Amino acid sequence: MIENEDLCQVKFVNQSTVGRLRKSLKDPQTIERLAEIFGVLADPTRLKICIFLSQAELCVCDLAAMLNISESAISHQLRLLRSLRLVKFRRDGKMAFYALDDAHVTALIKQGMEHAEERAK
Amino acid sequence: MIENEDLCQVKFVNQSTVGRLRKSLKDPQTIERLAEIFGVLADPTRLKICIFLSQAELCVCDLAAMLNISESAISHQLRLLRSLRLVKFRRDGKMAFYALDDAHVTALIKQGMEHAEERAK
DNA sequence: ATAACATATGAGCAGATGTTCATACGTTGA
DNA sequence: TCAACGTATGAACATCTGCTCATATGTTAT
Repeated sequence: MIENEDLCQVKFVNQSTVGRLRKSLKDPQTIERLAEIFGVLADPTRLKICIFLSQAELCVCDLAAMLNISESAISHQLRLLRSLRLVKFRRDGKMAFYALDDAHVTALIKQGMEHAEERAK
Repeated sequence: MIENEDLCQVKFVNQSTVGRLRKSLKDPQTIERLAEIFGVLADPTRLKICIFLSQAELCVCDLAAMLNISESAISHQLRLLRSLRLVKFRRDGKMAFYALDDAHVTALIKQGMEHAEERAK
């Protein structure tokens, strides 16, 4: 018996299953990045921003108006999205236009929507 | 000009686009639920729990051992997953066996993994 | 130049979140 | 009946998070 200290004494789930699953888990960095992406979409404000930016290129003040939130708050969120390279942006004079730059995010939102819509809760 | 107070004066994005996007946004409850699911997967511990439970039925102590975390912490997280009806569980004597009970979550993890794995960052 | 404007950013704050610790509950075997 | 065990849960705590407010930066028009 190896590495068995923490496993409960009565074992129904066979040990090989536990060992197999343990090994199949991706490395910590990948898990971290995965959690990170989900974290981006876990905030309603940021989620809405991503939804909008997946459909059109928009400026900060448009987003602020659409979400009924301060431009500062939007700018902070966009800064986060920029740091994760999830959006691309383009300056045109005073304005800054943002758009989503990660197809996976769009796919995640679409996928998640199926879950969200089928729940009356 | 209707509902134009907050939109910036210089408009390049035409107003109809903003209006159209605004209307296309799902209702607040759906957005909330969507953000909620992503929130579940936004924590590394909970994410790993979901990954494991999508592959096998496991008890609390197995999860605790696999994730190298206290059984209490696992139990708290499982409580959350239960409240969101994302897991089903079955008692057998002293043990409690959990398994994932939402196919969408599995799909989300799979989808997200594609994003996470293609980033060296 | 300077005023108005769109955006960016740092500090600070309130609320949310995840873990630990102590303890309780229900089951099993002696 | 009682001790050991697996699990559950409430409270407390430290950390994280998202917003606001004040202020800064860069651009445009006068």
